[in-house]
Amino acid sequence: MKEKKEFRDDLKLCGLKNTKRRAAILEILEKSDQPLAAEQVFSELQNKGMPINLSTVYRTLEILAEKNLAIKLNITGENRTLFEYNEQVHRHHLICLECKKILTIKNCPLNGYEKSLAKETNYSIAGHKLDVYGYCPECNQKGKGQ
Amino acid sequence: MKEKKEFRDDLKLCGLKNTKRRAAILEILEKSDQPLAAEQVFSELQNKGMPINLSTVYRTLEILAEKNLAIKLNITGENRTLFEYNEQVHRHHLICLECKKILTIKNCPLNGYEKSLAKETNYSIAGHKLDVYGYCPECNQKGKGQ
DNA sequence: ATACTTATTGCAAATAATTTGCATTTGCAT
DNA sequence: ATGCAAATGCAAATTATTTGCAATAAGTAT
Repeated sequence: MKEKKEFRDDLKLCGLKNTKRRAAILEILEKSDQPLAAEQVFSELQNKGMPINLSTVYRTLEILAEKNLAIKLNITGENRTLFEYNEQVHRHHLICLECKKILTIKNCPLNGYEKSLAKETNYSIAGHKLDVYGYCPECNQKGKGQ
Repeated sequence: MKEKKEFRDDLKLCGLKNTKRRAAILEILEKSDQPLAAEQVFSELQNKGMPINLSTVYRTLEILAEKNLAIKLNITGENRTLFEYNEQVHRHHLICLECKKILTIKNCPLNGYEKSLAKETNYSIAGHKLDVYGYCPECNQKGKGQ
């Protein structure tokens, strides 16, 4: 968990003005264990009693992603764009096909692969995105998985 | 490239009626080297002089994906859902961040990883999705990459 | 071939997600 | 404090996708 002032600094460092809405959105993303859609961020703000417009949320999330403070995510089966806090650490997702819960995987099985792919395809590789799909233990127990 | 009759058979085997629109959509997906959005499939049909309604395209793509004749794709940066023909072979994508071209990668660097992840997380793993992002040789030359 | 049943399609309208223009407000450097 | 650019609110526009229902076409049995 980060301190509030850290969010301010993060914004400043990116050349963004520090506004209460932006800092609040960044904090919501950081505190969430799940990537969130604009609408979800919006209602969390409402719950906290912070008046904000949905367009502002969209615009803010977009700019946070642009500045690399957040990561934009499009997962199969979700028709909305999700955003997560950028921990600045390479990570992947394990998504439950039943309950849609997203688990973060911190170690990456692809070290070295990018280099060999670059050689093979002549592309310059910028990064990759790996999502694994399956059924979480809870949903498995309910007999819906498999 | 598949024969037209093969598309008919594929549909029948899935318990779907063989209609000219469905077979045409399946053929368009199969012929395309890129995953396509509903809108794109729609205009290809128009160009071919086949009258069709956009809702039909959406419905058809959805049902094709459900029957595993097509694969549904949500890639970062594309706000529309894309569909590609299901070659029934495991594959990944290499996406150019500049021109958005999608290259299919047929060998998978993740053999074995799913098993170890299953053990580690207690999930049952159904599959995974790996997208690699980078710049294609052409865009690199234009000096926009890197 | 004809008739029948049901899935498929068209159409128009609804919904959901996201974006935009513009007037107002706020952050921040001076 | 003052001023300017960036950020926000608001309403309206776009874009993507879905849905209800009537018309049509596919597959099956006759």
